[in-house]
Amino acid sequence: MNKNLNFFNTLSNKKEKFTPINNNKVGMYVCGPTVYDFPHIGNARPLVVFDTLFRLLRTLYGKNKVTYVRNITDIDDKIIESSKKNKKSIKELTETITKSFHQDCKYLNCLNPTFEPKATEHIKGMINMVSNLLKNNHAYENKKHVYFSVSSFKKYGKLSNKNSEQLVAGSRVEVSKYKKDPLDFVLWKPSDENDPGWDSPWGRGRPGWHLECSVMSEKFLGKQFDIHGGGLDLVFPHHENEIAQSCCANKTENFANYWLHNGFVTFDKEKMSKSVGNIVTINKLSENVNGQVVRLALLSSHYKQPLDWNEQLIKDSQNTLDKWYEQFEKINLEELSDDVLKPLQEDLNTPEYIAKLHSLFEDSSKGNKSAKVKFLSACQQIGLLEEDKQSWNNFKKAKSKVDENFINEKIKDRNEARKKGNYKLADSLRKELDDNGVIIEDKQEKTTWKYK
RNA sequence: GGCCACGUGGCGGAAUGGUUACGCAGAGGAUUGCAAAUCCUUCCAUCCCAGUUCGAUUCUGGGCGUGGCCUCCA
Repeated sequence: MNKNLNFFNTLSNKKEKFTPINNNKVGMYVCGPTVYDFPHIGNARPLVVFDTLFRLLRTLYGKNKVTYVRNITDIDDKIIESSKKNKKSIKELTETITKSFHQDCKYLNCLNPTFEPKATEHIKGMINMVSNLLKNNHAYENKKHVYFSVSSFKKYGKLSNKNSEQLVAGSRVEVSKYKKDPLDFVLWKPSDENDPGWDSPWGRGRPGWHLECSVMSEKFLGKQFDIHGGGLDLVFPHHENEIAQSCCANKTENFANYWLHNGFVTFDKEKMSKSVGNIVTINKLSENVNGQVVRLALLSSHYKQPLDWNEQLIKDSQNTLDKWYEQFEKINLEELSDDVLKPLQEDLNTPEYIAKLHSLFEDSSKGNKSAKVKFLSACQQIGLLEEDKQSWNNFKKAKSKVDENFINEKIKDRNEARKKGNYKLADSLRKELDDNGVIIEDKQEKTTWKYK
């Protein structure tokens, strides 16, 4: 198996050959959720995309050679706001959302990351990093706030391809009276008495956003590592600030070598936003749509492209999987050929890979056992058809109003009517079943049925 | 205003300096009491204008259009 991999790197704005720091293992950090509200379909995309990348890296480098870190940010102003608004304690809120998030991950069939650190468990590390930045003259303290001094870091703006003048010209940067420069961002800020806070050399307070990722990536992956992923919207300022903090605190030239960013999900061609009310949460979706369907839908376009979430997409994905599940069998997986894996190795080209799955399905449905093994192994490579056929059907069954006895009765009645030539009655019985989400198929010797 | 991405058939969506995937939908056929499913066959596309080239959808320049970022956001 060749390990050739190419990624589009946001840092260079072009596709590059992937070379890990250590040639037989890989470290990857992906920005996880801030647990202030239920994760939605837009949050699901990076989960599935980077899970697919994680699976690919494990295939190429070996299961134990890939370290995947995905954080949970459980201290942030948004959490404090949400807690106040919903009159829930911080603890209750963050625990509820974290639990829901974990259910979502399972629903989407994402593997557990190697580490899933929480920000609140690394406050000490954050304080150390802030101290380091102060010591290195990359930060300054003012009235219990500590700010990062952007002008002290020459490479600032490299990732997002911005320069300081442009940013200031935008002039929508929040200007705090305690900042020396409008571009500076907060590393530590004081907390009100009733808000979460930790003792620090600068008084009781809490970390600024961005800091947790710098600290936790260092702890689990080192000062420099291979891949950093997240949504496109995190490029600026979040990832830009992470780079600045980490490089300055650690005195390193680089932070992550490859930056991968996924595109947005729109909803019926519209931007998702709370005010429009078109946010689909994953847990809401899970009531009606199988997680496999969501996963396939999310992988149906290239991760960097925008993806529109709509009924048609769900329907198409569902139909495809219905078809594919006809080939389902419990099998021993086999190693995939270079030819099959190639699309994934070219910047995780999942649409091309899925096209290949269609062709493998074709071979499988008219071929022998070995073609089937190949098809199923290829599906499972990207986390599809891992759920068995039974539970695939059970999901649909659970949504149906009618049970098997009812269905079998109707089929029996219908077949009797057919025998007598009473096709009008037979058709109305079929229609009745169809209205209840059951499709009938007359095969040579018997009538089979399935849930829609 | 600055920066970036994108514009492929009816829809979704890849790739490519020469023969343009794949899925859905459509058409025709086999099969069927009729359907469904399946199988076979089949139609349909590279935003516009220049340039480079023997040849561009692909490269370059310009135009038009769409979206994103510059502020919390996956």
